[in-house]
Amino acid sequence: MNIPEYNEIIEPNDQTEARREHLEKLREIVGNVYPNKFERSKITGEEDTITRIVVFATLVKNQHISKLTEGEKPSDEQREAANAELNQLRVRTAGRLAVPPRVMGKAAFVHLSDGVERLQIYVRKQDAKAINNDTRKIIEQENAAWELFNLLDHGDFIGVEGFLFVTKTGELSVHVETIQFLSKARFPMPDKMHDIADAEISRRYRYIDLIASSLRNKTDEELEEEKRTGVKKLTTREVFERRAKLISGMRRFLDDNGFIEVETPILTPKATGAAAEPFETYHNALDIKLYARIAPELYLKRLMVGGFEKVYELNRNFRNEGLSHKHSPEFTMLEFYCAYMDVNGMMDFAEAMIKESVRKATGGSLQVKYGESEIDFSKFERLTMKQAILKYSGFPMLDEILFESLANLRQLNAALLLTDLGKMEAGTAAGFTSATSDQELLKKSFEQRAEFVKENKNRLWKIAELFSVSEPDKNIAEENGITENEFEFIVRNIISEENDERKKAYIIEKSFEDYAENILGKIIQQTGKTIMKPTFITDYPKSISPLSKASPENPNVAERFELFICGMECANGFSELNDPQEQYERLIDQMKERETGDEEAMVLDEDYIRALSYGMPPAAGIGIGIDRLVMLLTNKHSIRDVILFPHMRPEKKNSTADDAKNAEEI
RNA sequence: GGUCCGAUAGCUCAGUCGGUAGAGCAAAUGGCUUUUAACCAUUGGGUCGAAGGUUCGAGUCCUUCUCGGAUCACCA
Repeated sequence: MNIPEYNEIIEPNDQTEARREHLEKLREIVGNVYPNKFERSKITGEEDTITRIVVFATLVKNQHISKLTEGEKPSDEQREAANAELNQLRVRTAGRLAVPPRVMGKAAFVHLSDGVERLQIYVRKQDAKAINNDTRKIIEQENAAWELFNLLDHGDFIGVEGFLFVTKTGELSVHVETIQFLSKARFPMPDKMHDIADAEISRRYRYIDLIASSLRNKTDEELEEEKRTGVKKLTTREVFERRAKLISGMRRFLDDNGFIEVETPILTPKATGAAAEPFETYHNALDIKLYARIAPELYLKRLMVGGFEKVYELNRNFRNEGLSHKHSPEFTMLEFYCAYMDVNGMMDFAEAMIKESVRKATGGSLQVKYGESEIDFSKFERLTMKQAILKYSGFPMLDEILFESLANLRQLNAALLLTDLGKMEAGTAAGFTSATSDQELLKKSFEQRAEFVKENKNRLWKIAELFSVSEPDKNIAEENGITENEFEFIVRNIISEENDERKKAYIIEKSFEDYAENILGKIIQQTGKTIMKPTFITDYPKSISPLSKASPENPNVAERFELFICGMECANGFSELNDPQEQYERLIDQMKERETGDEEAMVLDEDYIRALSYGMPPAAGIGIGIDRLVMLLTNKHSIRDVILFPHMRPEKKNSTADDAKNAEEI
């Protein structure tokens, strides 16, 4: 194994060397340069963090110094009055040097930060004493504190004791009497005026990002921008604080409503409860293959069988699939179940919960800026899938095709294949959902297809029939006016082995009805991209909702909803299927789909069927994508910006020509 | 996986037509006892992501690779 030397990790340069030398000199002055503790005072009632002192003392200061305009200094009288009171307040507090020390001959200023607030300290050569970390006593040697102070670097941790005062410019400060060295920053701090610009550094080394975001000053331009737009740009730290507030808000809401928090297995013998590729692992002692869970759903419903009427789990799920700005291989979901409730009750409940926890996260507001748009969490729309497509896709003809009859669905299917042919010839390999994010293009593409279907109704009907058998006949195709080109395209793209197995499976093995429903699912996903305001989409096709109950009104429709916000799918819920016999059959259907190529169809879990057979009350359940909700609340457009340590490809430094060659050969 | 964009000092960035590697901050040294992105003076700091190629000469042009971002496809 190649174990790097310390010097390889910290990479010596003029800056790290200077800091190392400072550390050695500090050791001579204070002894132990990494002391074990520092006790803070409690004038604020609790441990005096910098934030608490700032909040507490600012109130005192403001009693004497009325709000100053920018650049304005307090009068001598105001200052004397404030200091008369503040000087009585002795504090002991600690923090990181938020700026390089500003030394002016025989006195100096520096700001300390506790990661949230910053507090200025004033060190005067003749007043300050240093603490020896070994004896914990004041060092008698003359100017020890001043020497210590001059060995401090931007980013070091120190503890200070002294009294509060207001400077000539009106800033609250600590007049330092004793100073104690606590810890060294051996790396230079990031630019004090800029965030880490390189997204790779900020995500791979989140601690640097957090330091940079908590230590830096805002530039004048940024302050102006915030004033102008009224939107505060969150620091990295604030993003994750908001995330924590959202989660605790949700927890509290559920706890207050009688839910019990549970923990179910993360390593599971079967990866099921959702349609996704799992991560595989292996348990040596048990000698079994295990999968990281893709959803906790089936375990939570076993608990409903066991008698828990309201359960929730704040769970991390793992899906071995592609990464994108809204997909992470591990992501956090809040999943909960409520007995005797149906999908409508669940929508009401989830809406109330989301509103409440959004308020908690934002500090009261239900309106948040997201990019160019504003999300209003005070109004949740509810639309059936059909209504949503009508309203948001803007393709009235599509509606005609989709909803007139099954026959039309077949035609749509065939039409889609043929219009893809056009794309194929134009040089772009594209499938049905190849539509771009460009709404005009998307619309045009749908309209062209719809037009095409209308004009070629009879012919398409025949095409649909023709290709519903496993071995389409070229001659029959020709008789029906299908050109050789078209025939070959469809065979090549739909039937032939080397191409998309799933399409083949849909066409050959499944009924057109199911295929159409799958298309519907895809269309709603596409349509969802254009849905901005919080919207529950209901009435999903049953065939793509294997764990959900059918609607009492329509056996083909599932009592299921998905919540779309700003084009993102944020929640998925339904009336839980509790008939073990039907559940068994639905999962068997899914297994068949797996065999015919759909790798992400659901896996049958026999024990779950057994559990259901003991009886589960009628219930509704929901899974809420926490990461995505946090994205919306923090105006972040990548899921990796709301995950503290997102997964990254390992770094490969100093790759050589050989590496390049090897990579080429692979 | 496809397409496009990016990688230059510790940090943020500039680098024109292919012709000596730059600025601000940070660092070092000196000055300054209430500063506010402190200031003044001086100094040091570079594998220009990696490898190869074209050229008298490459940060700049070409090829390949690495990492990251955006976007599309797949998926929640």
